[in-house]
Amino acid sequence: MADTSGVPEPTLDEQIAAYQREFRDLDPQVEKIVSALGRLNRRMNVAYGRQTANLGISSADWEVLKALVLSGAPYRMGPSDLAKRLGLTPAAMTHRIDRMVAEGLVTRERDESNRVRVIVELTPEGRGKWLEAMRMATVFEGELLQDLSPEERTALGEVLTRLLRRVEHAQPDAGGRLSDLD
Amino acid sequence: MADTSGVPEPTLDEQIAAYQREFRDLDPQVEKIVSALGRLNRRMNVAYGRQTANLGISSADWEVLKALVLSGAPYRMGPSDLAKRLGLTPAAMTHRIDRMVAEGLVTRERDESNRVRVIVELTPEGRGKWLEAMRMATVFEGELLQDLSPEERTALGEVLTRLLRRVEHAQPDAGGRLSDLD
DNA sequence: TATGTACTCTTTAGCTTCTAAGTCTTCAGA
DNA sequence: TCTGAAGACTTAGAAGCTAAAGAGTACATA
Repeated sequence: MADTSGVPEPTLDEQIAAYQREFRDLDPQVEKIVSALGRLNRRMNVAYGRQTANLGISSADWEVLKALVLSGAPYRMGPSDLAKRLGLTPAAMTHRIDRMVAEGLVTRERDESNRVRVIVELTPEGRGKWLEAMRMATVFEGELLQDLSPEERTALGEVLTRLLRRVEHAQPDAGGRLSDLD
Repeated sequence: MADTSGVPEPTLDEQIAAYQREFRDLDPQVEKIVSALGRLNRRMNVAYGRQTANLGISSADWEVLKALVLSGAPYRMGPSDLAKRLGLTPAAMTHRIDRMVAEGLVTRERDESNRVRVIVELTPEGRGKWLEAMRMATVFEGELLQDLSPEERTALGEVLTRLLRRVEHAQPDAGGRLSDLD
């Protein structure tokens, strides 16, 4: 285990001040938003990781469980669809499914109507783990947002989805400029 | 390279609707905020990763460059401080520095005043890469936020730092409940 | 001065997880 | 029936990590 003590991350404001010293053309307000977003997400992922670890599942497991649950009952997908969905090669997906079968989270069997295909199906235990993880996550999320008024929640949701739309319909090229893809 | 075509991620609203079907106790507004945060961050990280890849540096390199720049001139740190800062073991740090020395991004030399220690120092080339990456990142960030009014930017920055403060001073325990650490 | 101890970094061995490339099986169409 | 395409698995190997052992240096203390 890596030792994290002794050399603390600078606070958000310290970091922005340092950036301004090292890089002239910096809008501190933009940087504050972007850095806070990044940090907030990092902390939240640490929290989620701890919670799923307490359930004995890795974040790799979690991704697969999520994809299967989102596919809806009867919670079945083929390995290659899962691989595409998660951005893995089929080989990596094979290994990941091996592990999850051993852990009892999913089953793997041939599709009898087309024996080239394989069906990965969520077990009741896998679904239970997903439900438990969701339960813990929603408690955490509720407490995280508890100080926000209803108006603030509405406004925050609206602004974030606006930013998300913008980043989903555009990606930066080599020069760092947003360019429409469609 | 993994194939991502053909099995698209559900839209944010589709995903939340699916969550509600599978998990009763879900506040859709909370979930929308949290999911948008996660997606936004993921897309941004993809964008940053593309930009730094265009400069020929990995995200591992980027973390080290950032830590050294933030330490301020003369941009020097010891391997163990870097390791603690980045959450790596000293062994992993040794390997990472090996690579970066080979890439010309940093130098490594003994501290002559205390020959137990080693000094990792940013090269002008390493600093140039950091500056170039920052230039691209700020252009991207500016365009990302360009539709937000000054009031919206202020409000967003304020809300995000509030959430960040909350998550930094509390971490969930096994039950998913936020509990103060200090 | 000598020596034990602590500190810092590196080396070694091994693990995990990924990719690329090749193989096997099955199905569809000429 | 033959052939090609598609899906999943196997194998080989790369990358990056950890833990633990090792080597070199500094320092306190007898």
